[in-house]
Amino acid sequence: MKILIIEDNQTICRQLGEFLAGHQWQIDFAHNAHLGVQLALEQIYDVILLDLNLPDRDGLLVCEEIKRSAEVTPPILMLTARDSFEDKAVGFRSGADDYLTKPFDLRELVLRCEALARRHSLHKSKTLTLGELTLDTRTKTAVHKGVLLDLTSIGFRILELLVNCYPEPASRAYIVHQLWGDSPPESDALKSHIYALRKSLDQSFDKPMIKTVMNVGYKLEQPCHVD
Amino acid sequence: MKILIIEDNQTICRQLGEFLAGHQWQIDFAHNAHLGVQLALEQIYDVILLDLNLPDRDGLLVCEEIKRSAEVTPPILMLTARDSFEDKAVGFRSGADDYLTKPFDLRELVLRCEALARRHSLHKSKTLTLGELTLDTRTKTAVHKGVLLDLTSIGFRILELLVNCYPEPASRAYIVHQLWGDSPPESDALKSHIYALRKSLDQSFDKPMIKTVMNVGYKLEQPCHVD
DNA sequence: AATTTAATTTCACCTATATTTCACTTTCCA
DNA sequence: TGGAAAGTGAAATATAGGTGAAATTAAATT
Repeated sequence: MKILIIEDNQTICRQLGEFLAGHQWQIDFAHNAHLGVQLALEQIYDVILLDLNLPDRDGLLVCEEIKRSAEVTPPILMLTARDSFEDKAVGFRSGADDYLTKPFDLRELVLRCEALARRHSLHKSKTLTLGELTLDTRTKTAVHKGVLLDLTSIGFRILELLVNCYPEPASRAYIVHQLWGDSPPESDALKSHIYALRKSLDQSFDKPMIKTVMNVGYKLEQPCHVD
Repeated sequence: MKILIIEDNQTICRQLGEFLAGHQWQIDFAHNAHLGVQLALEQIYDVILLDLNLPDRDGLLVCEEIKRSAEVTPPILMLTARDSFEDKAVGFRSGADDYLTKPFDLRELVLRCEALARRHSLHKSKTLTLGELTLDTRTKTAVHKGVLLDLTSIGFRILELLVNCYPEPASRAYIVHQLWGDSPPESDALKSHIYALRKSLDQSFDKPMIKTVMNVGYKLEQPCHVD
């Protein structure tokens, strides 16, 4: 889990940092709006904690800009002393996903971060099915038209992501983030993994299943199916 | 916006219903766990409000079942008087996306419902529509009269700008700035892109859709439509 | 601990497609 | 009718993605 804390108060930063780091989360800090936006746009965070009182710019504008421009829109939790209904209304209207007023229970903050970051029922069901393709997430095995596929661990995870996204394409950035989190390989390893996955998937079958969507990512396609 | 309220207290139901209905939302009620789960699984709701004290079953179990079994996992907001940290922890652990303790400000409930629905809809595609033209901004695909258009990345972005400006024309300077920012290409590349875009758009259709506005820019025109 | 095996990452080169550039033609309007 | 603005289309260039093997790392086995 990767979190960005945009907050200028050193004391609160330290306090938050210590508590959250105890949960094995990786935490980045931005002590002003400028750095906060920059980090939010160039990295993919699971949650962003945003203080509204920043030295250089209003936190509401920071929220709006991140929501507007981020490639993979991150959930934003606003942390502030402003506790009136009007303040909350403005906050949510700027795109906040949650809003916590100071002082707050750090443990509740953790709960809310987890809720925000919770991946969409990704590992809920044990088996995923798409046409003649079946994935067993427990044993990490995939069967296509009755044939057991010989997949590597990463190959299986990519396929799982693609099935979950179907029929939408999964963006490169999203796949990379899901596979490697905050420290993806230097080179474009995903390219090689897709290549290998295609080989395993399409062996001895007519239609290729993984389609490239230029400048976006990859998607699965059902053969013999007109939509 | 479609909401399911699972709550057995008639007074609260009425109160919630009246307030939320004022927001033009469509609301379904379930007075017990059984009906709640049934509705949640057979309909697609933008948000589910779940009271934890239900006559026939614990709300926590209801939450878990819905999260586990729903075709499209809906966001769930728990409403309860249980306000201790442990209660919240159990609630979130059951899969709740938000948690509000009674008594609460109805207006804040509305804000949180909107935030949940917004977050949920991120996973769906955002589409722009103009007559028989539909753009999917997430997958960067465009469909005209049921025909998938073969657009390049820049072609799609131009079309997106034009749709957003409709019925006003988008000026050349504006389009160029949106596409390339402060460092546009030396040559008048926009001219070529418009040319290519027209080819893709108008293929096999009667009326051209992109109209040139001399000395200004370009605008879209709806065919068979007199303004 | 050493060896083998497999998985993952890195890299260099190749191909397909997208974008830019440019020369030329047509259209518009004063 | 002359000049500016826009259209046309192909060539040159840039970039994204595919291919395949070698280098590296991690895992399993002896």
